[in-house]
Amino acid sequence: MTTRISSSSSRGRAYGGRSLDERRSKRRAQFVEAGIAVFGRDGFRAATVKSLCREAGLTERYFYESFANSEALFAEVYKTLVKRLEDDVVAAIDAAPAEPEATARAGLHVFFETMYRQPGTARILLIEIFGISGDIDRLYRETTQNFTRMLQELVGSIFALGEGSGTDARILSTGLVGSTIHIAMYWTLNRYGDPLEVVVESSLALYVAMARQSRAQDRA
Amino acid sequence: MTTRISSSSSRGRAYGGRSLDERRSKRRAQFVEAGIAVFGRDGFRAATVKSLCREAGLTERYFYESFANSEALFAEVYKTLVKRLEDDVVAAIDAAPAEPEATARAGLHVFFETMYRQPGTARILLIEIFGISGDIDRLYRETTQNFTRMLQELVGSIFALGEGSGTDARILSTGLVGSTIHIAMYWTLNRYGDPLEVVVESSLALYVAMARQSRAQDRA
DNA sequence: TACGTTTGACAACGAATAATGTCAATATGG
DNA sequence: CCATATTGACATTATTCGTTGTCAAACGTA
Repeated sequence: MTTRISSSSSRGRAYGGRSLDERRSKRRAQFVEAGIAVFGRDGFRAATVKSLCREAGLTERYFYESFANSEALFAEVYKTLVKRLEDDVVAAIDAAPAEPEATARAGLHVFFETMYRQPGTARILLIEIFGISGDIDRLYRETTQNFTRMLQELVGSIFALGEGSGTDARILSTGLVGSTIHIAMYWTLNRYGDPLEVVVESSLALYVAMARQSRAQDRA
Repeated sequence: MTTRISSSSSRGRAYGGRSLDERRSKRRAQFVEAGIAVFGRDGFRAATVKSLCREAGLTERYFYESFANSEALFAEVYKTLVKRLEDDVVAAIDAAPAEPEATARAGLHVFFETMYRQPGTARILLIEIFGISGDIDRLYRETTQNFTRMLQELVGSIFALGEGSGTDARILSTGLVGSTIHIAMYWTLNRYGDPLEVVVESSLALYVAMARQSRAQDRA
């Protein structure tokens, strides 16, 4: 232990024109981008701290400066990608005609387009997320719940899901979100062997069918 | 190398009243059961060869007698559980009234009941399966495809999915299967916080809605 | 009974990797 | 210019685990 405590002084001083906090958060961001690249390419299992550092162009010391372990970085990567996707989907929805089917189509289009254009993102969001740890499982569950809630609010009229015949609205929504996720997963694992538009329309058809079913029940 | 080749002789002789093949396949089966227990309890990542041997009551030598590595055992475990589930589902369907909705309900009931009564099985089939390796990903994709095909045949009339509006029947089926899988996953991760019957009915509602939608399209 | 087979307990070797530590080179502010 | 904060390359330590090998005891068969 040679560290000395200098009460006033130059600890945490500027470097390269940036404050300590700025440098730290820049390095942290570098690791998040490296994580997106490495986890998306090699998967979580095959990723090592060294490979993440190599990709980030930084050394282990700085990795542990920002993250307790690679699982913590993965959680951050996941949250970052979800946030970006969410922003894109919301933007597309806002730009679409204010009509339920068009809204849903616009959101689904951006979702599937992202999965297609960024296979690494697809791999992280759809596949790698599972089975890492209990904490990560919880993160997935919470994220999916948020997405389900968001869909319910945004395309509210489609989701006027009747409570008839012993069903539960939240479970129905979960099923619809699940159908979309699963179609995307299947599409990804099949190396995008179907045209984007067909995938979007097929996924959308499930929402539309459920909406009609609900309206039919309301009438009865 | 002290192994000598005795051409006629007692190599591969009986032991404990069982032939070599019988003993081998019994040991193999022990490892599969151990894998179900360990992978279901600890997950694939946390499972070691030693822990699998301890659970099986056998030593490493016999592990490598039957499997190249723990991934190979996992594949076998997965196939075994899928087969059992498939048999149970088919049996329930055969016993149900020969009417599409009742058939689908019976199948879904057995599916969700299995997930509820065997959380380890649920964990392996719904969560651990992802992100282990490219080979395992392929196994999942093929299994899901088979299940989709089976559902299409068994409840054929429900799946009279119209090809209208730019959709694809296989993708629609994938979406329906995905909704069920995802509801089960959600239910499992939420520690089975909803009543079984509500889960079954909600999952079923999506199939029913899609069927009505298809019939409506046929009429048009 | 005598021989080789089979079994199980456990040692041992090597590889990989997480996490921490060392040290010299460099940059900064006074 | 000097003291010190900062950085980066690399070493080190400790642990874990996969895989193969050793050996004695138990067993079956001729």
